[in-house]
Amino acid sequence: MPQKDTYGLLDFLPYLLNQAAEESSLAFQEVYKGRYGMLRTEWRVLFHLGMYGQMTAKEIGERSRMHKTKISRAVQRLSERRFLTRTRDDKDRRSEHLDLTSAGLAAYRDLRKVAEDYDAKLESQFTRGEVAMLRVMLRRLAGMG
Amino acid sequence: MPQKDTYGLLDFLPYLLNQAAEESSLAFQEVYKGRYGMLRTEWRVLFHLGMYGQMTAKEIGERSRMHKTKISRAVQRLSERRFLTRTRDDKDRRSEHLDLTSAGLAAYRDLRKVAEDYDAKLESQFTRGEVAMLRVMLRRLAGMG
DNA sequence: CGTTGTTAGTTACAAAAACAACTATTACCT
DNA sequence: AGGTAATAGTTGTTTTTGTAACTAACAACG
Repeated sequence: MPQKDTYGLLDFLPYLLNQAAEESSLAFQEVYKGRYGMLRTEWRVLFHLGMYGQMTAKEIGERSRMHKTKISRAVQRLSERRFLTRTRDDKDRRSEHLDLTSAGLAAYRDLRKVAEDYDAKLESQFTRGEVAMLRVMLRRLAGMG
Repeated sequence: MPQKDTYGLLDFLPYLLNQAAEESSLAFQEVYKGRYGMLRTEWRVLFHLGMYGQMTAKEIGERSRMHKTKISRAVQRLSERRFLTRTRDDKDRRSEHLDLTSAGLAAYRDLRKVAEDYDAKLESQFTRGEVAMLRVMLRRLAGMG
């Protein structure tokens, strides 16, 4: 007969992290999905290109820790929808350079603005110091410390 | 030409939360997957039953915020593998009561132990106070505040 | 009763993710 | 050079998830 124990799922950090991640991703997901029909992988690729400028799929993979097949398919869809262009590297013809089109850049700017506002809203529940500490802890947990 | 901006994905809380959640879930996932061939949904159902004793699928759904189809399938698989038994409620024959078998209970105890140790390891990177604050913040962000 | 609305749980189908195998190109090594 | 290994990216196949529609049982109201 299992007895009601004190240590619950609700104390388990991976669980808490997942719940918080899911909940906080939801509202924003509506935006990039609703406005641009994007998936999360696509939004991430877009963001990386908007942030860092021209990149290859490999570089995106290194920074984002997304699997290369995910990236490949995201790039495909973004390119079909004219959010980015792909140009082969002449020195190494295996890889290609990805650049946002003006439509891609516009989408990036729009979504980024929404992201910043959304983040501000999340942060508003806490003090500046708490948020700073949260970020540090999350980075550490994510292995990006 | 997109310029390198200061506010990056790495500051975006939903992103950070996702990364931290993914990273921190990974090692533990190996365990329930490797030892018992379970999926995360199955592990969660198992945990709920281990924690609270007999429950219906609906009750699990209320506590876990998992969609009922996920629970339905998790219950099916756990039952096939003899980790739990299902018995119809005689007063309301739509619902059924789920109970861990001894194998289920053993798996729960084993995994729970691993979970606690794992959690302790994660926590060891921080001070007690930091961890306490992290939990509070995550609960709030998860809407479980 | 009996018709209409709810609820617990399942099933079927579509979307997305995971994993493995593949192509094309470049690097290395003798 | 010539063969083997490594790398960038793609494609195919299988799992898992999400969504919607479904069945069976109950509730409530006339």
